[in-house]
Amino acid sequence: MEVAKGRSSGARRCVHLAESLGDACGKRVTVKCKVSVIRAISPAPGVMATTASNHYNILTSSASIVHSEPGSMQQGTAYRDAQTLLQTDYSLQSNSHPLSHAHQWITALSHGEGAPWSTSPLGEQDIKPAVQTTRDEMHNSNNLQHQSRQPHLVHQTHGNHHDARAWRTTTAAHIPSMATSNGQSLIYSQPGFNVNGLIPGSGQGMHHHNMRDAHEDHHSPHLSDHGHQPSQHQQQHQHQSHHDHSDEDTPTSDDLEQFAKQFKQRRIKLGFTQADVGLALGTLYGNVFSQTTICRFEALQLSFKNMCKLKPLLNKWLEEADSTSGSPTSLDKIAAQGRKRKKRTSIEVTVKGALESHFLKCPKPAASEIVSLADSLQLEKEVVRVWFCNRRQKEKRMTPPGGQLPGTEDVYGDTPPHRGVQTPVQ
DNA sequence: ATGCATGAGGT
DNA sequence: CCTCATGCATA
Repeated sequence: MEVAKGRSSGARRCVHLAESLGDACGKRVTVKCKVSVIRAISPAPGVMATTASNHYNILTSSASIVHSEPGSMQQGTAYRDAQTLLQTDYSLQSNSHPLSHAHQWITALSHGEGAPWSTSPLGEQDIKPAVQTTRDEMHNSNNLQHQSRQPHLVHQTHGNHHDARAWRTTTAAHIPSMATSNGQSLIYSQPGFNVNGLIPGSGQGMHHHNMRDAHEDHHSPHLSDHGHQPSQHQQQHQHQSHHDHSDEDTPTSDDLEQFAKQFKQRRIKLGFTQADVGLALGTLYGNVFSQTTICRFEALQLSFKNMCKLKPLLNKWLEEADSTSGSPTSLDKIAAQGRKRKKRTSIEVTVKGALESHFLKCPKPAASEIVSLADSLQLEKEVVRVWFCNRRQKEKRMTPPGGQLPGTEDVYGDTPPHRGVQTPVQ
């Protein structure tokens, strides 16, 4: 295990936040915070770092042994059906989740060029059951649908002084022993980071035009059917400390954070690995998840919406798990299916640095731009494209990768190998 | 724990 | 081509 402590790459976030408004990319605004992006760019040496650039047919060692499907078969069909059930299931549990675009924890700056948050250009998305149900009867009861933005917490268009509670600061505050056992995520309650906490509809309601100051446009694209949601209790973290992580009620970011920690603790105590849990979810509820997902859940590295969706499932597992504590949960192994997957390209650090710097300038480069970039870096276009996609996704996760504000911190010389989270698990 | 990848839905 | 949810493979 490595040690990872503070995250320290917050600066770049700001930079890109600053540009978000004009993120049309097409007409690049060149403006980049006051933070000089010095030394971010490392002239790409032009080395083809990819391990195996373009052979999609390379079967990875482990995967191939089982059985490799030449076609497009992707998952064991067995659990598909079950998944459907699951979907239904969780729908009932977590209905109504208010802030969906809430994963805007990033919004940090409260000053600077006046571009507060990074209203990510994208906006909408429904809760699409991630399952590729073979059967299409998953009544998409988008329960976790979008926020219907609360009238009260929308403002913050300017002088926000309520920043006192960055979305995890609070929690961290009252947790005495968080440093040792698993005090991973909460450590970065950097002062002045993330001012607005998680304002649900904050910068995120806009899909087309993203002006951070605009107080959200009002209109839920297609699922504004919050008619069954009488009064949204203030799930907006005030100082109410009645967090009931019991799976009902819309979770708040605090709830999620706490649940995640608690979950992890219990899980470890019960002696399960993240992989076990993922598998158990499959056998128990029909929806299998990988170790990766469980891990990300615990580390809050999923989007807010995603967290909300998984929480009830994990919560149930938890209950089941410790009620059954002692007897070996029947953890069937679902044969891993083989699927041709492109060998993971490993991008060299220098190249990565170049990509990063480009990302700062334009997080969403046009196709043509990608091509030329790919060309100069000697990477496949697809690789570059995917890199940007992933990078953007990363910006949206709950766990804020950085903490400080621009101006005084390192301007991201090159992000250290650690992100700030690390846990002694397993 | 994470980096790169895949695919379903949307535009 | 994008966003998002996910996960194989890997560091």
